[in-house]
Amino acid sequence: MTKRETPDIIIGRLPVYLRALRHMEAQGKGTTSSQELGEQVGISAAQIRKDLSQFGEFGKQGTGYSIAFLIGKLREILKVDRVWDVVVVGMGDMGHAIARYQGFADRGFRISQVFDSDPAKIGERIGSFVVQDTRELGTAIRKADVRIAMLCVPAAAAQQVANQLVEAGVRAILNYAPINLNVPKGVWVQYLDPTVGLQRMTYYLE
Amino acid sequence: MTKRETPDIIIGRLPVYLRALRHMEAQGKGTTSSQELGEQVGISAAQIRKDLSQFGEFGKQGTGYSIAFLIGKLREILKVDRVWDVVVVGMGDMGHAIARYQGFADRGFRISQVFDSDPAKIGERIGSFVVQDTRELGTAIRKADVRIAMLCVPAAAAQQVANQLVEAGVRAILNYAPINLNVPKGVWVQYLDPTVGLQRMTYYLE
DNA sequence: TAGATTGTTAATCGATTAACAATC
DNA sequence: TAGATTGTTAATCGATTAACAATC
Repeated sequence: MTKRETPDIIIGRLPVYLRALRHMEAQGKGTTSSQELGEQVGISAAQIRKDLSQFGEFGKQGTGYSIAFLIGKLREILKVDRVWDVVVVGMGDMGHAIARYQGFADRGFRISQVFDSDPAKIGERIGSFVVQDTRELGTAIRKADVRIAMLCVPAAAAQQVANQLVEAGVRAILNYAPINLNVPKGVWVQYLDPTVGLQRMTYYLE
Repeated sequence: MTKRETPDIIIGRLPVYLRALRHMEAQGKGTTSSQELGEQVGISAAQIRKDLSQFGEFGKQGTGYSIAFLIGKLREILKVDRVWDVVVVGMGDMGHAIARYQGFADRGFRISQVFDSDPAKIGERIGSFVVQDTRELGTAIRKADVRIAMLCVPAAAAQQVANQLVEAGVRAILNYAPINLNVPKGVWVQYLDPTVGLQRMTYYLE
């Protein structure tokens, strides 16, 4: 009798619930219902209740969910009730934009170091960071014990840099390069190729 | 007896197949198999064959698929055998990076106009574009008959700009703002919130 | 109390996989 | 021909929905 594992597909929805709940909280709301949250995120009320019930009983019959309480629970479940250090590799336009992005801070992440392999960029200041040489990646990541990286290098370099990251102990990669990465078991990758996003919509356009 | 509609989940995988196939083509390969493609993208061979069989018989027993031929078919299916004009709204760091990104050209998209509401930015050159006033959005989009937009404005402005876009005839929105958009039926949205990507992985980290 | 909404069960629906005849 | 690989069917597996007793 093994403990039933929570499906990836449920985990994938939780950050979206969390984002919507924090939005409600910022608007001064105190409670919500599976119905209301579902409308907000485009998911059925039944499914939201089912998803949450995987982790405990967070609501009250008749009144719904305390937003603050549910936010706390989701942050715990997703392990973003702490701050994760993240490194960014590749200081082209995209890496540059990410290094200066202010949206990670209150959602569980903090960029701690940024890297590039271009001698012209190494040593340069970007946001509050000094660009380090990609060759120092392994040492720097091991020393700081970082588990998460954002990959913003050109497609041609992405797999090789990913290998270095994994070798250095990184276990989660947010990949902006338009290419599939092959990584060993125990390493997670999320893809953010804008063209894939666009191509998922054109099928439905006339 | 209605024609069975192709599930969204299959459509969602096709751009990933297409990207992998073009990568193989760039490496000079002429044919591939469902087995090989599956390993490349992390999907079972059976599923790839099943997905493709929705649209026709593209392979040959014994030899597999012609890469060039399959690329052509997928481009047709996804309607990226043409070039779609895309507008970008919001010329912060992210919009800026996108406006200068060279990766759309050969994958079916062309940025045609960029917008911002900041008087300091309007009229400025970014990449090969002159930043236009967001107030002109509706007129400009209608005139150019654009169907696709990338949304790079702050979260607080995103819903309102999305409304303007839809009103002007946009039917597909690639949303970089960390917020859920409510859009009418017949309008598609894809989300690219990096924090959601990160939060989908932390659950699995110790 | 009456009304609202949860958590959960059972039923339904849909997606994935395994297997193999067909055939290049 | 022998080997490889497709397209497809049937079986399995998993996810979603509907419905409702429990209860705030």
